[in-house]
Amino acid sequence: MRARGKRTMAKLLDAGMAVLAERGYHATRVDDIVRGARTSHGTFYLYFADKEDLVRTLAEECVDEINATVGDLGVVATGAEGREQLRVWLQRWSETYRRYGPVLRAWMEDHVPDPGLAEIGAKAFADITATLRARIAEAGPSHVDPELAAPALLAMIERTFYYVLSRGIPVDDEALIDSMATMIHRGFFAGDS
Amino acid sequence: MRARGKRTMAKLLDAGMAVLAERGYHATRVDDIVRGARTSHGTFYLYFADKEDLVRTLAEECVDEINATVGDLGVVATGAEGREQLRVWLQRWSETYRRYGPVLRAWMEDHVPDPGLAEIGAKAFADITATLRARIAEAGPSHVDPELAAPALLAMIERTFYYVLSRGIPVDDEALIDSMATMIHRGFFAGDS
Amino acid sequence: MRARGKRTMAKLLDAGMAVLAERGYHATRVDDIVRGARTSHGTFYLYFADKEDLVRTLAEECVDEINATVGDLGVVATGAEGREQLRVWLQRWSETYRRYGPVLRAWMEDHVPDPGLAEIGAKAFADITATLRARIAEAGPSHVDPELAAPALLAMIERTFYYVLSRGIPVDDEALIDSMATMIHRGFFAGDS
Amino acid sequence: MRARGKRTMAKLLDAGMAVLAERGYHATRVDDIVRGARTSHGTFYLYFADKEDLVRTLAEECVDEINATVGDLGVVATGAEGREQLRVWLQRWSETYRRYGPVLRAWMEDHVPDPGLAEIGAKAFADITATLRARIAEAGPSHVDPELAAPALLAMIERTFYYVLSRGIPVDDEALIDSMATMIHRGFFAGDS
DNA sequence: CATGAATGAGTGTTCATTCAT
DNA sequence: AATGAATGAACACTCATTCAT
Repeated sequence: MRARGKRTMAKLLDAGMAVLAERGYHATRVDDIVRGARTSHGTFYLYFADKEDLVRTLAEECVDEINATVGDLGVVATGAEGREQLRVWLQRWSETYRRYGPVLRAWMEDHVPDPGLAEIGAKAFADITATLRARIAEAGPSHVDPELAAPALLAMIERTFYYVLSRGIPVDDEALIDSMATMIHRGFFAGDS
Repeated sequence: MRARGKRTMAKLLDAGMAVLAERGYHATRVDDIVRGARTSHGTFYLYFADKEDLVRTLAEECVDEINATVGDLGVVATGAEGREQLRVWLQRWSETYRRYGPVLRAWMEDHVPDPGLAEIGAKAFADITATLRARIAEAGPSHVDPELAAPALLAMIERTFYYVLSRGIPVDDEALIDSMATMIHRGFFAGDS
Repeated sequence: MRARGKRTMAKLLDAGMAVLAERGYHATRVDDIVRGARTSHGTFYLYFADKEDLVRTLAEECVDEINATVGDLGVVATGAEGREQLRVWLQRWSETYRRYGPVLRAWMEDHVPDPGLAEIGAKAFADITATLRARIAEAGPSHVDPELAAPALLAMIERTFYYVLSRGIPVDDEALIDSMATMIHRGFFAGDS
Repeated sequence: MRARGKRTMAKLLDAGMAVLAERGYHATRVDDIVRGARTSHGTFYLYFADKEDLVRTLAEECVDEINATVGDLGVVATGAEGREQLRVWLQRWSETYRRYGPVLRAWMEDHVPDPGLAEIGAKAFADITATLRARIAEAGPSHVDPELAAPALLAMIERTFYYVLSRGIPVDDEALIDSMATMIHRGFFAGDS
């Protein structure tokens, strides 16, 4: 694949992302993607085996980004510094989510038509919760099971950003992240008080 | 509509629910529903204007149930009794979710094809968060904005049940609800500690 | 068939006529008819073999009426009295058409789905043109072939009323009939001038 | 759209016309059209938004043709030359009708399902009668209202050709046009005799 | 005599994918 | 490397007709 080919593929991926964001996974049409990328159907299938192949490619990119983001969270202090750590970390989440939210949601669904995509999702979910589990185990209150708290934490973070963005809740980003840091710190990390 | 008609309509609603649960909203086919209800296409359209009409009907039933469930949460105490209150309340959530989860998710999505359904969803979201907002405002920590905490709380509850059920996380129900009660109480209701 | 049955059948025929007039032949649904007659589908098929059976019944009624109307036209005088004769005759046409227009049009079409109906139409057409042919042969200009003039005359009468009624041309009935009488008399009956 | 596309579209239009002629507007199936054009359903919808879009396209073509034909009629002389003018003019009508009759009839109906098509029809009707009105006003008998005579003339011409073609009346074309020229001239244009 | 309910073949339309150039 | 064109399986929905009560 030469330079031109690379450019075309990138255009398709970008367009795919845009359509995914605007229309959602199930309403994404190959037609919209190629129109957005100013190419043809023929070209699309030159670079991707099928529609889900493109989404899969996007998903892999997304998984790397998310893993990096999640991995960023070091051991969380039980005191006030812990809250501050979470604030910084959520800041990064927010940026990642803003970019990859649509892709993320594509495989956070349970009824994903493509098994390949489902698998990526399952693996990502496992990886993310494993990291969170470890962090919670280190610092969480003793009567909370990290096994259960990890998915709950992921649930809260992912969906809150989702609601706020998609429902158009008028909110100051700073304030949102600040509040979330507090809630998360108290709920999951503050140790036994 | 006579007794037989009522029965047929109920069969269709039941089958619709089952298919929704198994395949998800976007993969739900009228064909599957009528097969499940052991009727014909013609009969389906005798009782519902279109596919979304059935989902809408289900959604309305679901909204009533959810509203009742959410309304059940009284003022949450800041102490240990508060945690117990939440446990009982989550118990009820769990039951409601087990029954109506698939419908709930159909309009918790942002890209809902049917405007009527989207509206039901938006209203339900507004109602639920309004109630939660009030409860948090009464008892939550002073440095958490109820405006933001309410959707975050809903996010956490809904998605956690969702993950646990759909991802097949092997978990004891009791333990899950217990852990969640703790996390929620500490994160959203324990007052300033 | 007892009195009640007769009444039901009449209600169905009336409703059928009304729907035919409002929606046209191809858009007439059994459902509309039974709703109009305040009966059920089951009852409909108690009195008519199928939808076309009803239209056929209506058509036969219509044919009788038309034949009577056409037969009313005696030998047309070549002079002014002829014009007056036509005026009176067209008056009757107008009344018949106002009542039976929709049915008439149902079998004046070439693509009639029901062979039975088509046959009634063909026979009616033949009967009507035969009568007109005779009248034109008696009084028409020598260089006009009655064989051709007869359908042309029918065409003009039927369609003019149709246009005027359906296109909503704002027109005084008296004036319309007067004008038509003149045109027809001059075109088809005035003899060689 | 390239050459091949143009060819395919033309094939579809031709096939559409053929089916329209054979089956009539209401019985025209997309299936018949694509079979006639030796293409697929998918291809049909590549070129036309829906079934009515094709008929609409045909109708526009037809309207142009008809308007040109009608516009061909110059001021009609009151004497014998007028009859000759009409003969030549009807000759052209006959050719146009033979080609576009089926389309013409599709919007000469009152109950046209597609509003777009109905509008084209209404406009065409208005245009045609306007032209005829002018011609009749110039040369017609003083006691005939051109406002009413114009639709009557159109009615007679259109329907006569229709009857003769569709009823399979065995007739020599020359003779038909000759007779019609006489009847029309005498009925609508001969001035006060 | 009447009816509410059920049926299923038929029809229009969409869209992922393939192909010839 | 690119593309316009073609395809057909899949799906939602309609409506004349039949049937059990």
